[in-house]
Amino acid sequence: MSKKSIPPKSIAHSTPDAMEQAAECLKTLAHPHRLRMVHMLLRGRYTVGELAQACGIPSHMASEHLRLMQRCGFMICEKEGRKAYYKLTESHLANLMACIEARFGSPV
Amino acid sequence: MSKKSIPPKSIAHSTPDAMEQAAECLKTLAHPHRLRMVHMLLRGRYTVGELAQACGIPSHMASEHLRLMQRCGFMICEKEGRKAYYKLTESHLANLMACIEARFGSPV
DNA sequence: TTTATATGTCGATATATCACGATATAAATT
DNA sequence: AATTTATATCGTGATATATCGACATATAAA
Repeated sequence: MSKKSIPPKSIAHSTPDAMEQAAECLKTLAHPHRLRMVHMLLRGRYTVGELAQACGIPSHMASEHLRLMQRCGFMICEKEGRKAYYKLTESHLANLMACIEARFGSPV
Repeated sequence: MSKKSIPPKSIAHSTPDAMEQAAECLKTLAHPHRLRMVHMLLRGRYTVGELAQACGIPSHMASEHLRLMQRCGFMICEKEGRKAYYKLTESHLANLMACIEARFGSPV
C-alpha cells in the first residue's frame, strides 16, 4: 500500500503529499511497542529478542514491528551470526520522541 | 472503544502507560486530513467548513475528524452562531508538527 | 413560519491493523 | 547430520478505522 502517486492536483487544496507521507510514518510509530522500541534504540543497539523481551511480546511479533519500521526508513537491520541488531537511521526520530516524551513522559 | 486487554504481565517490562497513551494520541494525529487541520489551526482559527474545504472533504467528515482530535485533548470547539470554530489547546502540538514538517515538509 | 446554512450523529460497509499459531530459514551447537 | 537458537514469514480471525449516505439539530435569513 501507499503508492505515492504524486498529486494530480494543484488546486488550492494543496499538496496532499507531505501530509500523507507524514501520516503513514506517524501511523507506523503510533503503537506502544514500536514507540518503546524506538525509545530503546535511541539509547542503544538491541537485538530482536531483547526488544521483544522489553515489550513483553514473542520475538516473532517484535520482528514484524521492526519490519514495519524499517519499511518507513526508521531503521536498518544488521545481522551478526544468528542475531539481528536494529539501528535507527532516521535522525528526526530523536526530536520527535523528545516531543512525545515531553508530553507523555518516558517509559520506565 | 479499544478495550485494553493487555497481557497479564508486570515483569521488568516497565510501565506500558506512557507509551500507550502516546500511541493513542499519535494514532489520532496520524491521518493526512487531521495533520492538515492541525497545521492550519496552529496558524489560525477556522470553522469546520473552512477546514473541510482545505482538505477537500465534506464538512460532516471534517466534523468527525475534529471530534476525534477533541477527544485526545488537542483542541476545543467554540460555537459562534451556526459556525463552530476550533482552537488548539495542546501546546506540544506546535513542537510535534515542527518536527514532522522538518522531516516531511509543509503542505502548501 | 418556512427555508437555507452549518454542524453533528447514526448505521452500514469496506478496508486496515493486530495478535497469534504454524511454519520457514539460517546460523550455531552437539 | 541432527538439534537448538534467533529471526522472519504466512495465513487467519478479531477488532479498529475510514468513509459514506441519511438523517438530526440548531441558528440565521427570507
